Amino acid sequence: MTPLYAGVYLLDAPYAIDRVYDYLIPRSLCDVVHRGSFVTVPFGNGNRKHLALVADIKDESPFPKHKPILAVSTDRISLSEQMMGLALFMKEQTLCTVGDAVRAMVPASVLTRMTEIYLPALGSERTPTDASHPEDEQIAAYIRAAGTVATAQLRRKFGTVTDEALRRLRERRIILRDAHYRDVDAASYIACRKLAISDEQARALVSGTADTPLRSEKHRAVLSVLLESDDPVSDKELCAAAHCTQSVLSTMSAKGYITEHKQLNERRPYQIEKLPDLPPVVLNEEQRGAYLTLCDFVDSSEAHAALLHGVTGSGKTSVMLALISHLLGSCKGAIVLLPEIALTPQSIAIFCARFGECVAVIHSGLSAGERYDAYERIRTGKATVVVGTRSAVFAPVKNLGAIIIDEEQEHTYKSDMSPKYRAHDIARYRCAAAGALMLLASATPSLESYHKAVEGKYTLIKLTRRYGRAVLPEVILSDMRREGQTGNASPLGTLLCGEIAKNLEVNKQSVLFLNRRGYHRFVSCRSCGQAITCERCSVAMTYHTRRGSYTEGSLVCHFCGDRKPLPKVCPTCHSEHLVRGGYGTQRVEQEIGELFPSARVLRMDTDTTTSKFSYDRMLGQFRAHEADILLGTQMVTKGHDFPDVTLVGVLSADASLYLDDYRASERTFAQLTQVIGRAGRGDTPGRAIIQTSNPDNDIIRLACAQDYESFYAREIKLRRLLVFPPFCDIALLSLSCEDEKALLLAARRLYEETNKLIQGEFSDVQTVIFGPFEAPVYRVDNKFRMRMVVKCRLNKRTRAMFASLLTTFGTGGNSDAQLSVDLNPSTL
DNA sequence: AGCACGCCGACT
DNA sequence: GTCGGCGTGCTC
Repeated sequence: MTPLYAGVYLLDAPYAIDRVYDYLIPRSLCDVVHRGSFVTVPFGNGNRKHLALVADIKDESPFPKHKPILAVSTDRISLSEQMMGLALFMKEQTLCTVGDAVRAMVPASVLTRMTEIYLPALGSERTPTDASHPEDEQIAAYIRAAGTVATAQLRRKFGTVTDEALRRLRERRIILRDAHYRDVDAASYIACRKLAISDEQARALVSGTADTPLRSEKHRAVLSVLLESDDPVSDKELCAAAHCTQSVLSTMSAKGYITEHKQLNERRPYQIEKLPDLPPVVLNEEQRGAYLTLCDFVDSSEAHAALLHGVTGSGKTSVMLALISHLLGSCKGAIVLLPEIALTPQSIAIFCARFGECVAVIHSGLSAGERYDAYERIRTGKATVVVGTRSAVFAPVKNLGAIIIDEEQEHTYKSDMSPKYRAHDIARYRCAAAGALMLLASATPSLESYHKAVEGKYTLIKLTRRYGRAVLPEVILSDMRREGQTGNASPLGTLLCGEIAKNLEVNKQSVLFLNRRGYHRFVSCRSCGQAITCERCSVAMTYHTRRGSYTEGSLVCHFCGDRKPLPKVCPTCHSEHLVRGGYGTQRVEQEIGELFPSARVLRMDTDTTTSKFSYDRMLGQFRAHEADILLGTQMVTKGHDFPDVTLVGVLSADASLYLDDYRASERTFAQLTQVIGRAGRGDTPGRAIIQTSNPDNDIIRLACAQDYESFYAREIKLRRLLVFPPFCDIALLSLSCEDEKALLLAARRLYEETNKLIQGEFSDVQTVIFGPFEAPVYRVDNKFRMRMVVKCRLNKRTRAMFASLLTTFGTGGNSDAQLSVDLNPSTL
């Protein structure tokens, strides 16, 4: 019998060596090793054990001397043919390693990393250790006593000298090195705290009336948070609410004020019972037309892609539910992707109520155990409807019929960690392989997707009517330039204040939206409302201060890196009224408190919703009308119907217009359209007040009119003119390094290397290169960062070019700067 | 990424 | 004379 060889990919290889290595398959393993198997192989000079994925089986290999495969992970899941293909597709598409791709596809508990261990060599007891290193004997004794010890534990015990000692002991064959599968901690406990003292005692301590007053303000804050809650509060939430760190909690535990409380994390936190005898989804004529078209696609069992474009409140979800019912009827499964912030108990309940046990929910908050449970339920066919965030696109649904991507323009569908994939591309691949339907849905599709629909690559299905009796809200533009002139510098304009007051009187709810997270320093003109943009990129420029001086700053384009001094007058209207900065949600919360002392306000932004629970809780509170005003960032624009909301206020429609991104208009349009759609979901018609210092702006006017087609026509023209996606692709090359000098050197080398490639081997590809320049946030996590932006058409050739750059920067470059390539990044 | 090989400076 | 610095190159 001819020997069999397996071509394998190492699962923990760096990009530079991520390719097929051939191994001999021992006769004993012939029957169990196949394409998609996970195996362990010896690799490199030290023959360290590595986990690897078998990519193909062959009866010959050009390589002269093969090492044998050590073992097959038979107890672990192997990759299906489709998933195997997907992993290789992802490597090519996103320039990740096969290992990165595989780890994105299967839960961590299925594929644990290997961990290094040491064990005593047989009969080594009498071998003398190196006398010049007395610690060696200690370490050897420790290992003998323990049997096997993880390297990490040895380092913890003996410190940094250990590595050297281990090397010497190994050379003398006193100890051996091996690798084991690390145990995955599938424990699903949440660390919580509760009061260790009585409520009365705690209250006394908080108010300062206790005999021994509590000096620390943070301690008092922690106590008052715990007093407000009947249940134990998770450490994470507690820290966020009391603005303290974990160490404060430890101190308080030690002092006996609070105690730890391990709370079992529910295995299926979103399990909701199926409602019996739920009537079938009722569709109006328009929805029914969409539904029938989609059913035809699904029944054909050929790959299709469609874009469901429906105005806000047109009932896209009903169409999806009907489609999934239809799929289940023909024994097919479906995946529904939702943006993270739309994945709430309410939205999950919609699916569970109808499909009950068939539903599996996947999101980033699952523990390792929960994730594994969900994966197994899907893999074995118990769950056929998967609802989840981005990573759910990999769910191993049996007999896949459709992948639905709701709110498809959301940038959370693009991963910003390796593998830097976009859910759409994965969905497209899987649907093509499975003969399934990819359905994108949105009221405000991304330009790229709508362009594909216009080109005929996707079937465009439109829903133009609001469902039921709901009508689009009345939209009123409030010109904020006047407010500024009359000396009213409040973020809440007169018009909006009046409406809020009216709404409070009749006991209706209001939603206020202000998209100000992080720092957004822009420069705009008070007179004409224009923000200063880069001449080459039509991207709003960002104001950067120099050496701590607020006035001595300059303007920087985050796309091309261009820099110019802050002009004295507005380049458009020559007014001298140039203003910087803005205000955030906190300031507005305070303002509302002063203006409407009796109003109950919920502030919802990344600062107040650190845990999934607090976010869900706030939404629940607002729905139950426990608050009058919901104030927040884009979280408030997503997903849920609040029937009692009759007023929507957008505090500054301009803020996102000034984002330093070429997609600023697209985002502004989408956000405004969505938030306006929040009003008047019930029977009472709604009103939306849009505050802007830019009332003539096309984007804002089109969003108010909910006129997507006109917006698209206007924006696509601009994109074509300035050559931005979808008329080109963008590669963002980022270098990061702790040593600033080395980084600058590496940046120069990257530039030279890139130029060398496009003049030599890749002279056929067309590119435009910007940079290198400093990243918008130059220093993060103690590392300096530089970037280069390359405009090009992505294809095999250009990908090969970036792959070559990644490989040369992974090895050859002795500089310790790290290169990462993000193809079509979601943000710049 | 690791790890070994290999060729030049300051030490027992 | 040797220990050890990190430049260069390979890993089936």
